[in-house]
Amino acid sequence: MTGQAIPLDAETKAVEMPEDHRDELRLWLRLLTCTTLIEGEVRRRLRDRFDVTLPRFDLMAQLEKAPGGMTLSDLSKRMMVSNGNLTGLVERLVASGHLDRRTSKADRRAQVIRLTDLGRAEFKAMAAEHEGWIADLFTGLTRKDQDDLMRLLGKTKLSARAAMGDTP
Amino acid sequence: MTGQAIPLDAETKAVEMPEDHRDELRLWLRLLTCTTLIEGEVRRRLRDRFDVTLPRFDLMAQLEKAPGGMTLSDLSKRMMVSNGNLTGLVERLVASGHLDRRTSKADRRAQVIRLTDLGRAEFKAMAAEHEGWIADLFTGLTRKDQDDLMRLLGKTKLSARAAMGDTP
DNA sequence: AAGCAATATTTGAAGCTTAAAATAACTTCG
DNA sequence: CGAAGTTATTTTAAGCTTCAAATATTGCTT
Repeated sequence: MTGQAIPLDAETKAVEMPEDHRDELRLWLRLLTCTTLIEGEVRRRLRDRFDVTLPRFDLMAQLEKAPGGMTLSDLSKRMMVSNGNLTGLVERLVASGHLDRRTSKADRRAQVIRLTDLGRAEFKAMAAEHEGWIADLFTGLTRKDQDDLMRLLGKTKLSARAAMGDTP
Repeated sequence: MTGQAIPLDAETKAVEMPEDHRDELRLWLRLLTCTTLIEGEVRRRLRDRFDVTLPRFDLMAQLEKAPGGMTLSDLSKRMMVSNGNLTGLVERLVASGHLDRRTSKADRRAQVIRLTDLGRAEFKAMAAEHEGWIADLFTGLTRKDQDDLMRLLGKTKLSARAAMGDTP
């Protein structure tokens, strides 16, 4: 029922037949659908409720966890987006008064980014509601479901990283 | 250990304390990280190996499953992207000879999009490799892990749709 | 200390993405 | 039939995103 190969001819055909990976593909597509679905809803609510984009919210979320500020490179790694992307994102949030950018004293190449008081205040208000939205969206899962899913996603992350050659 | 509420004072504090939803938030962030990680790797490989973007690949994948073609609205719903987005995406793939676009005879508002022979041939070559990449990325999961994950993601999808008011 | 490799960031070009407004064609209901 | 509402698509403006090339600064090696 779940793509179990019928053992007919297994020995004669096994070598020449390309392996069937449709199950993994379906799993990946479902993972992607799930994420896209939730992400879209969060994006919509952030805009309707606070007139803010998801990337800006994510950026502020990172900074809120780092009171001492972060460099663009730090942010880039954490958020898994390109450096060039962050340059523009930070630029707009500095312009709107949510972020503060200054050159690091220790390393004049680096820019240290911090939340301003305004940025922190607005983020906290948004984050509180946001947390509620997420809880709502996952209401259909039992506590055990959530734990299982958490564990399996952790395993998936490790698997993916291993397959992409993570060690360097 | 996993955010189990300590039952101290549960009865007196339960009402006035705002609920704690950090576990759901962590689950969501992990889901997002997982997807972003894999998506980025797939995007990179598609570009390095075939010089194609992920959105183009996704679009062709939808069309490959619909030999009779699909309208922009169909595609828009399936791919969960805006109509305007598809207009441009299709435009570029028509220009490169991968897609064919024609006005529907039944409904002159609708555009029917199909893969050309070139498009189908190129997609098949890409899809074969792509399937292998996905399988690699999920190698660290046992068959049972995969089944469990599939089931839990299905449940998550339903939960999310329910929370966003799916019925209309 | 001079040169060279590595690191941090910015810039530029192209493409992706969305929301909202505009256009066009169909359907319905009186 | 014809007005009014609905559906399919395109257009527009703004922002996001990436990669690759350019710039600036640091650290290392001789």
